[in-house]
Amino acid sequence: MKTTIADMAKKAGVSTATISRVLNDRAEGVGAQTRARIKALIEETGFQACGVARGLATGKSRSVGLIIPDIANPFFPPLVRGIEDALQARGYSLFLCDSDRDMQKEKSHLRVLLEKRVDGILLSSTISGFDGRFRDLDERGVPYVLLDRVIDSDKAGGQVYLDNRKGARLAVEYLVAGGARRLLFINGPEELSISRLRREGVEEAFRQTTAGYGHRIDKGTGSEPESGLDPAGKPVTEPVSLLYREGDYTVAGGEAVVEAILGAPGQRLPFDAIFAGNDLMAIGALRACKRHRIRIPQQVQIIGFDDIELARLVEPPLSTIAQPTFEMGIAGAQLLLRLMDGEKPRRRTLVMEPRLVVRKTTRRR
Amino acid sequence: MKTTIADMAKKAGVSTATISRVLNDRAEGVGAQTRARIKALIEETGFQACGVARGLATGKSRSVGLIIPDIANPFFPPLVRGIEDALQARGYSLFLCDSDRDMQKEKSHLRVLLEKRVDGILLSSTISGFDGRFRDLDERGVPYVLLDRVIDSDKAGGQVYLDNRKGARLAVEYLVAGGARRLLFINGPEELSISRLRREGVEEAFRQTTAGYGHRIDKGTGSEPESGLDPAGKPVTEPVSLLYREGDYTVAGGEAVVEAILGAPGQRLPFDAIFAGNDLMAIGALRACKRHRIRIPQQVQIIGFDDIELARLVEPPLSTIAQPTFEMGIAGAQLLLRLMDGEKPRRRTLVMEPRLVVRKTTRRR
DNA sequence: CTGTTAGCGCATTCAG
DNA sequence: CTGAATGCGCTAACAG
Repeated sequence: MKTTIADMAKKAGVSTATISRVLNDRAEGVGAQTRARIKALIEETGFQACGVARGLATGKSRSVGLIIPDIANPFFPPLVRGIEDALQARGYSLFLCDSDRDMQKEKSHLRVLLEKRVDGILLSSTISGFDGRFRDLDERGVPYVLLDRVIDSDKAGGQVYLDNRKGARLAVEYLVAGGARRLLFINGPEELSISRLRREGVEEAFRQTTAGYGHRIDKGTGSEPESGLDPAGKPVTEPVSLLYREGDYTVAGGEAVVEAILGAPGQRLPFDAIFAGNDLMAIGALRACKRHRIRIPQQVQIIGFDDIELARLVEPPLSTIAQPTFEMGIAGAQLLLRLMDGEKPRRRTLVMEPRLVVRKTTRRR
Repeated sequence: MKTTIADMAKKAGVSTATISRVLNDRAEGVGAQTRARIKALIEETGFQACGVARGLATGKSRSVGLIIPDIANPFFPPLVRGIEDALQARGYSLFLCDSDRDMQKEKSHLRVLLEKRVDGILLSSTISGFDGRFRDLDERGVPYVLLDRVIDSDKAGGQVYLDNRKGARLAVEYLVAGGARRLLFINGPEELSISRLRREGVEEAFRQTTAGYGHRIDKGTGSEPESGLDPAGKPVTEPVSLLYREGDYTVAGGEAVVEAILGAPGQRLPFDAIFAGNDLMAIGALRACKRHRIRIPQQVQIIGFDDIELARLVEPPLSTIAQPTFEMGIAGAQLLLRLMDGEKPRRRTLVMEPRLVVRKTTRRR
């Protein structure tokens, strides 16, 4: 038999209201000694008030929902951990939902979470298309924060994401500075907004570095990259070339892209540097290169994206664009917490900074 | 304004009871046409009944709690994913809690979950010591399943775990068969029951293989391992030696153990094979070995445990004892589901089979 | 300072 | 087949 607040009241010879007051640490309305006495009683009986009943009465469930594509994707665990830590510090519990980037599943999860009356929602969607999911949240007044996803600012929700464009730019610039002339860019599926953003970053950097090369020629940069000899005899300082491919953000996907290129009949390596949309694909690319006995980074430089734990454990350790994943989790949760507190934060959009992590798959400037 | 079941009743010109009945698909008590009419209304308004109120009325929350040490540990994501999939198929939501193997945090999470009136609990504790946590659950009648943890059978909860002893035995046997004579066993902290079990497995295999060697000599096994020459001139077929160390189940921990050994002044390599209590430590050991220019697997063979995704991505790919992590998640969740359904399953203990995965850090038999 | 009471929104008898 | 009434356990006004 569950023991209720009424049982406790009887046992303590007070009313349920009093029990409730000390249970919730309400300052007003309870004498010091009665409070102490009741606290002791609660302590020794190990009594716990029913959260469901409280939820009904208060309209708050003290829990929030998180929807991510897949917890088994190594990008997410640190993010989730950050979220959980920040939430737990404030006494909130976390519902975890995997959507597999399937919009139906995402909607279904959203529905269940709403039904469970979560106090807020964290959504790492990356799926494009405004299908009213956010409008729905806005209407119902449920606070929400989007992770890694940009959305119209007229919406009430918060958002925290990385400056993806800048990250991509950082990568390409470093690669070119390291001598890369023929770049292979393995992007993720363009349906995802992060992929589009990264592509834009690549193109920006590409135009910029290309343009800058006239200057470099003038200065007569001595050392030329080994693979920089154009069959047509043109100098390597010619405009950088860009080869664009799409993968699916998996190791196998990255591997397949490179394999397809290297497997094709061709006189020489069509690229001397690879920038992959995430570390998983970069690692796949790395594997394919190694299988073809390509020396990394002498013949081909590689840079990934995310800086998952794996990145520094592969051989050679992968240079990459780091996302502060754990911190994004913390920041996202804290933003949601403020929204749930009813605050109207000035900045509901947090842009995190990417950071270039140089390891062994790139050459020094 | 939240719309309630009463609003719907008014709108449909029926009572709340009727709405409730069609909402819950109760067969009895609603005419076919009224049912259809109400269903249509619910559909077009997108009405959702409040789960909290339902929970209070029914005593079921349709959610379960999961407590694991750390979602950022690569062992757990597949497990969690399996759990989530199995649970979601039955309409349950999952609360995720990280305990950091801290018993206080674990208790606190347990408390919160109970307060939230979850219908069941999944606990991956691995912490030893009977401190009444389970007794508490038993008393309150909350179904629970322990993952990776053995417990007295008089308790009501279920349990699913790997045959850790067997896994360890598999590893040692394979190493010895591959020519290993001086084994370094890097175990996890002995406080954890899985560590103790694995140690027992190692010792069993050790005694067994050692005993078996007389036989092998007779058969005159030709090829001797390169590192098998004892300075004292004894044949390599002498009893296998065992060096025991403890790490903390992290890459850095495994690395430190090996580094400490290799860094010490010594005439020769004190081991020709390493069995690590998990893949993370094995990878650390691998790194240390490579740094010392030790050839893998020619000079030193290595086997890890778990078969996390990382294992096949390091260089060389790590041989390891695989746990069917995802399946364990599924199985654990399904067992819990049955318990929650009020069934009394015959077997409340599921023992999963370890599997040797041979990759490139071991020699062929 | 403390008790009484009326909901919170839904499920579930029990009548009709 | 359907509706009215009651209770789930707690909080929050409102009295006293």
